[in-house]
Amino acid sequence: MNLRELSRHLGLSQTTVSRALGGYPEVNHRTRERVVEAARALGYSPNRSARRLASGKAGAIGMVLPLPAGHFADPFFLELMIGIGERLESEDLDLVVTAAAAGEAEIAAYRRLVGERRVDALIVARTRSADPRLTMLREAGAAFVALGRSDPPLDYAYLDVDAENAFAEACAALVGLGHRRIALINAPAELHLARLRRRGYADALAAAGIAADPALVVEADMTEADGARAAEALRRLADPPTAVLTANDPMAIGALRAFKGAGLRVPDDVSVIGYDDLPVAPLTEPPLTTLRQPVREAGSRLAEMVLARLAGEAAEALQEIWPARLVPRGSHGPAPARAAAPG
Amino acid sequence: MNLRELSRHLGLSQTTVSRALGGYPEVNHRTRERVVEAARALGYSPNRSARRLASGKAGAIGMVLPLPAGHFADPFFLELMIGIGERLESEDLDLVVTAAAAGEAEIAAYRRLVGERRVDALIVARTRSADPRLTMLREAGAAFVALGRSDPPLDYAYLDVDAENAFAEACAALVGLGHRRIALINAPAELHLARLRRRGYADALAAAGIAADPALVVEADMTEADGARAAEALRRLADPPTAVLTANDPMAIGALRAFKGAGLRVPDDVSVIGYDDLPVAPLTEPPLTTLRQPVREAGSRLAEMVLARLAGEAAEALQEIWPARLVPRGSHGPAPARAAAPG
DNA sequence: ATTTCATTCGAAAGCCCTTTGAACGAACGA
DNA sequence: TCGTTCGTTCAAAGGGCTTTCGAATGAAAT
Repeated sequence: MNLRELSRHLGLSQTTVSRALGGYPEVNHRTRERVVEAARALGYSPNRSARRLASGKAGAIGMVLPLPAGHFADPFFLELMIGIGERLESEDLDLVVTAAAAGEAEIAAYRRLVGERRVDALIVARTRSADPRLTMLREAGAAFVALGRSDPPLDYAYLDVDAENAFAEACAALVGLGHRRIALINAPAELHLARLRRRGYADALAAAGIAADPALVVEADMTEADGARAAEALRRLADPPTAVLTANDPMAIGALRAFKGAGLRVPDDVSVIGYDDLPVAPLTEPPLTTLRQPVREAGSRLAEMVLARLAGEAAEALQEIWPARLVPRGSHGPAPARAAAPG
Repeated sequence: MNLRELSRHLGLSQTTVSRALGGYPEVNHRTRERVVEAARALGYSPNRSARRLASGKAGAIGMVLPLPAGHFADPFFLELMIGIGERLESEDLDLVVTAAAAGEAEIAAYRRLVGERRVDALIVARTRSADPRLTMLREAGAAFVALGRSDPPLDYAYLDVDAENAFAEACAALVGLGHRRIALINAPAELHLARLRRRGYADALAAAGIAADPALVVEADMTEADGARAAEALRRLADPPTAVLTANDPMAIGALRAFKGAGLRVPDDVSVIGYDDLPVAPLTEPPLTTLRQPVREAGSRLAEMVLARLAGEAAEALQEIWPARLVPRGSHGPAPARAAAPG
């Protein structure tokens, strides 16, 4: 059943039927009812491909998933996608997902998506400070919305979480508990969120009059295994930290394991604070103190921002920063009374 | 730059250009080179929508994500999607993802996907014993491939993991360690995998001559929280289990917490075995013994099966069952010497 | 009675590609 | 030499929808 058949069946033109179904105003109330009813009865639904071609719109939003190194990717992305998908669904837009490893393949994937007009706009997650995806999309004149800012800041639409402030707060909380040697297991430097996390951390230390120790800031992939490695390295320092902030929960969980495996007690000997509030966070030993951002909601909002962009709204008017909040659980506590640390 | 412009530029017909780019044989070697070169130089790439309409193919595969109850969905789906996406990418097919809550909305989502011809085929994950999605898709004459079987078995293409055998093995291993009261925290009964898990469990008990105790089989949502609740209920039994199998890792992690929170030692007092081998599994306390299935690979294979179906292969020829293997870690061990439990 | 205008509908022109059927010269075999 | 085949190319017919432009209608305004 296609439009022609349906319109013939109704004794109307395709124009009218199309308009009646499309909700256009210039069609008589009763005619519309007849059309809608007939469409329902005959099981007509417009062919997506034809509609896309005629309207010149892809009717889809794209997203490129990063291929994770190990097995099992970061659940963060799934949560984000669900938020996005939920919102797009109600707008009758498709969410097109592609998987590609960072680098060449990734750029190629984006290029194909926009070049072949497979999507109307893109959502870019986990921005990098100098993000080749963003510059490429901008050069290609493609509409996009990002989760995360970049540096230097471009005038694109973005939603970001104020990780800077969140980390500053977490760090200040640790300072308030007497910690002086606080480490940061950060994400890879190319990610912009790493820069923000570090800045928040550094600011809080500076505000407390604590000299920054470069040895206490290490980078690692955002996985359990790498978090554990980084924590192990910190533990082996001549003057090890009494508290550790990590860029996400998987890393924190890895750190927890590394510390406990080395015989340290958490939080008595060392405090750990993560970021994400994954479902496992309350279930670790001890339950993980972490920072929580509303990922699903962010996904929905990103989808909305895409819609706004496609409706012509200016990118500058679509820039938001959301707060993250500290979820205190059992993995952080007062600084241990140190035997050493003279001066 | 579209096909007409490109062909005019080359002084060739659209037919020839289209064929040259499409890799058809009936075009002169040198002509093809000219065309390919010009397309590259002028940045031509065919319009997806037009191609779809002309070819009558959507060039996309669909998938409907279940909306999780709590925050953060099961990472299993992301891993699956990545496997699927990776394979489709190389075939130049889109993966269209929609999120919908189980029930009406879900069926509506599937219906829209096939009705509007948005996708050529669908991948259905986590089949249920009587699965309304499967019957609907079959009635609609839509091509689909499922991860998981159903009951009664339809002649659709599927890939399933032999959870039955895996659970039987895990259960037998526990019996071998002296356990007699082995519990199963199962997935909701409507999921077919729950049926398989239970069957494997029951078979192993029967083989060992152990009478099945209905009180030892409980159902729960596949989340940490519900796993914990179920474990707590089992622990309170007059004659509690000495070992627990769970339908997935999140539940196992919940069970771990519940047992430890009640002062039980794992595995000394009670053994726990999960299913999935999530990245956190090696990092729990103690490290979780679990069953592992290759999810990413399953995704890729599912994508391949879709391709085969679209190429005309019979569904009956596309039915596979993959093994899962036990990953022994520290959460299971010999049965405790029991004080009670009289003859 | 004439003009104006809002309402409602339709014919037809795309949108950009794929694919069918046919044409054309060159090479071939008889 | 003539028909045949092959290799190469093209014109044209869609595919199913949206949208522009115009026309018909009847009511309201003059």
